[in-house]
Amino acid sequence: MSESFVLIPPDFDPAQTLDCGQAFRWEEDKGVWHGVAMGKELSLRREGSQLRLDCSSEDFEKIWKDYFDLSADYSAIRGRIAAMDPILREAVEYAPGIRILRQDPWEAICSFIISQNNNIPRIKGIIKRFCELFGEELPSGAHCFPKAELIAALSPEDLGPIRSGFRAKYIIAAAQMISGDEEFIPSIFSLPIEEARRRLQTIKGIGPKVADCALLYGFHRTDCFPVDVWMKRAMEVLLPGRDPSEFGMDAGMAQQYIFHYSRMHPELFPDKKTERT
DNA sequence: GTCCAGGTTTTTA
DNA sequence: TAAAAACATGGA
Repeated sequence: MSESFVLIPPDFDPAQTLDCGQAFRWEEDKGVWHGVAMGKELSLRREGSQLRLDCSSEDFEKIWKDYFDLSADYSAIRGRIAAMDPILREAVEYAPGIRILRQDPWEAICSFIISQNNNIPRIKGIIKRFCELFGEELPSGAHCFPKAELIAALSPEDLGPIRSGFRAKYIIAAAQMISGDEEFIPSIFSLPIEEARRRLQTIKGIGPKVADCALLYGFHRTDCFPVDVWMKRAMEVLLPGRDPSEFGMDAGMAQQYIFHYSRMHPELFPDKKTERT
């Protein structure tokens, strides 16, 4: 029933973009990527040099073009980043199909609250249970990300089944802030970056790192450069002496290429405590 | 049993 | 003010 929309994107690889740690609800099955975002469901797959999106042209224009940031010139972005440092060139060439998604702000805030002191497989599991329990069900049986208004009315015990641990109260605090003040999200979009950061951090459970992730993935503030344990190691080993502020408006993009490159090359970080043989 | 995971808050010195 | 410890959970 839904049309199939084909586009030819030289700069969009679903595997690289959807599994590079910026979004947690996309899954691959026999080469087909499937997920729910912005209240809509989508499948996408490679067909030769093309990419097929299973959606109406209307939804493509209204939702997915924006979600996948398809109006931006990633060739130019990659060029600028590659010119900054040889290792950045390598990271960019390693996964040139990465794009920074424009995710729903509440979903990004909530997802990265869940990410704290946690690992990616478990983050995905918690978010999956969260959506199945509290998200609106679509005709296919898939679930939307839960509405903030609904979550704001819950207690931490209500979130027990999603096994989010001590993060439950933070999820609810964020939901209450967002649903209780309709100017909160718009203000984050419009405030200068330092103030936006501070405002996000007034929510209990959001510190500097979660705030930067929310700003980058949920508000497309590409001058944000979230630093987690991976990025800390990566900066020390791959870019010693460099400061993220040197990367300017491309910092967030650079961060994503470095993060993915580092995660795919753990052997570069022998000090890593998890390297147990 | 111990350590760690895309950190933050609370407690302690 | 700065450094530990605590926080839930589950896989290695």
